[in-house]
Amino acid sequence: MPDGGRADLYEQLARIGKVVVHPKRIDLLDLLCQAERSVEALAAATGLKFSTASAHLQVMRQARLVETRREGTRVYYRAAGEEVCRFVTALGDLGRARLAEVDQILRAIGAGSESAEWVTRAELLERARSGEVVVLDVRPVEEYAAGHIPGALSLPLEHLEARLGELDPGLEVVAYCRGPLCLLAPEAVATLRARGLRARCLEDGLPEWRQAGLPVTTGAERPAASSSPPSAAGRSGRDAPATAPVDGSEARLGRPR
Amino acid sequence: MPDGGRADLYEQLARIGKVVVHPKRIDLLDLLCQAERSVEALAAATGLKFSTASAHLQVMRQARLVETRREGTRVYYRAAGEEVCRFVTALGDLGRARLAEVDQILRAIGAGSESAEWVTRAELLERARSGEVVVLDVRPVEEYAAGHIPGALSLPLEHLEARLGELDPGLEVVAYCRGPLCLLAPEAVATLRARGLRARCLEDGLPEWRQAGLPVTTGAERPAASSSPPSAAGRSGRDAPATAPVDGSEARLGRPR
DNA sequence: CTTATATTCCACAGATCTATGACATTGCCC
DNA sequence: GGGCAATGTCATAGATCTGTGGAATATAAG
Repeated sequence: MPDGGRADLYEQLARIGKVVVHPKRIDLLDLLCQAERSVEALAAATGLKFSTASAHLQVMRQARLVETRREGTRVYYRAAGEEVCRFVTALGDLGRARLAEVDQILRAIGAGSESAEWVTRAELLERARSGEVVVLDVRPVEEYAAGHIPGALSLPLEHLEARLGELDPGLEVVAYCRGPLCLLAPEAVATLRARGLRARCLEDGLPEWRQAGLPVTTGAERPAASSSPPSAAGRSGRDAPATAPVDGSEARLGRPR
Repeated sequence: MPDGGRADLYEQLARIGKVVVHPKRIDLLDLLCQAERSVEALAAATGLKFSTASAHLQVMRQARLVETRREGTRVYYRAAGEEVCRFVTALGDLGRARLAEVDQILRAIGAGSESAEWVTRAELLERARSGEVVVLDVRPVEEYAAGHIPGALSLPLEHLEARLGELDPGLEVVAYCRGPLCLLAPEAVATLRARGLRARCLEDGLPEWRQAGLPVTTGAERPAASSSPPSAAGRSGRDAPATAPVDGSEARLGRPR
């Protein structure tokens, strides 16, 4: 029963805190910042049982951090707005900045804050404009479909080895994934390098790209082509703030971060 | 025992989540984003008993969100870095965006997202440059001392009525406080208006100002003068990122938000 | 060394949160 | 309407968190 005092304000905010006090809920939220998913898919992705996953999702729904959409017998959950993703990003940033353990874990898998492996967004835009690089989205196809960097090729990590031949060995690859805590892109880069290709990771992932105000394309996957920079063919989706799809050559910095 | 897997990452982040699951801890963190304080002061400000406050602070310390400094027999807590404040800001933003209750509470006290009462940072810089406005910091003096907008006058809300005479009735007042969830500035504006003065609130508070990359002055309070825009006299403090103190006329937008 | 002050540590009872399997719902299909 | 499949709800046992008063520490001043 809020009476309008300051204490009630913090009590409300604690509803949000309740969501991120449980590791699996952070995991779920992180996934939902990439793309909407059914309960089934979420349970599978996080290794939870159905009823447990559902319970967690209820907690998240009560905090209004997620919303649902029903399709037949299936319920799709999604992040309830850009602020949610921003919050998750802030949580991750804080973790990397303050918790040495986080950096350790990342470093242990080769995703640490090493060296010149990282490409900034500005640099990517620069080099994509001149067609020097191939941008590779190594996330699962659903996430690519829900939103990707204009002109990026979808090549999920799990298929990377099998489809290596589709890449032009002459071009440098810039891979990206879910964000700084995601291991997909670093792994992809390691794989590519082991094959003698030039490859680097994009700093951050798609959520940060979107949060920086840069254009995002939604729509179906197109198979990776071998050489010429593909022309973007997606449609602007619900989340994309009225930006026409542009490929690397047209991309521009929106509000710089 | 982290083994380096993805689950461990989220487990680490949940340490941070643990901090913001309790309303009082959010309250404490919010206070610490304004200025460092002793346990005693924090307990008093939040209405907690000593041992309880201390316990909460330990939780926050274990999550590395706060750090301490000892001075004699007293221990001062402070936010462990700018990322912490950014996270708290993100939490507040998320609350306002997603939880209708938060907006309701704010509105109930007149701090709602009403109308033209709000001045943007850009507008303030504009108008301060031409000397049209007085910038008023209505937070407690310790918080002013820990960091304030260059050229701002310190006039804590509790003393506002008593010191009304110190304000030049000819100038518009722009009051600011801790942030969007803080009620000090709106109350101050209400009081000033009731006295026939022109007054508005600055959007957001000092943490957001700092996060926007704008200059912050630290140092002792100088009493509110009556007319002429005072020349800033503070020292850049630990938190101020190497910005020379500037008053309104020199202030510039750093990185726009 | 003794006293006083500000914190931290500890143990415990009461409250809250979690995971899970059984059971109830909801919408689709025949 | 009956049968399925995907979710949501519930009750429960076990684990974790909270508030608190009192003991234990640490620092400063006598």
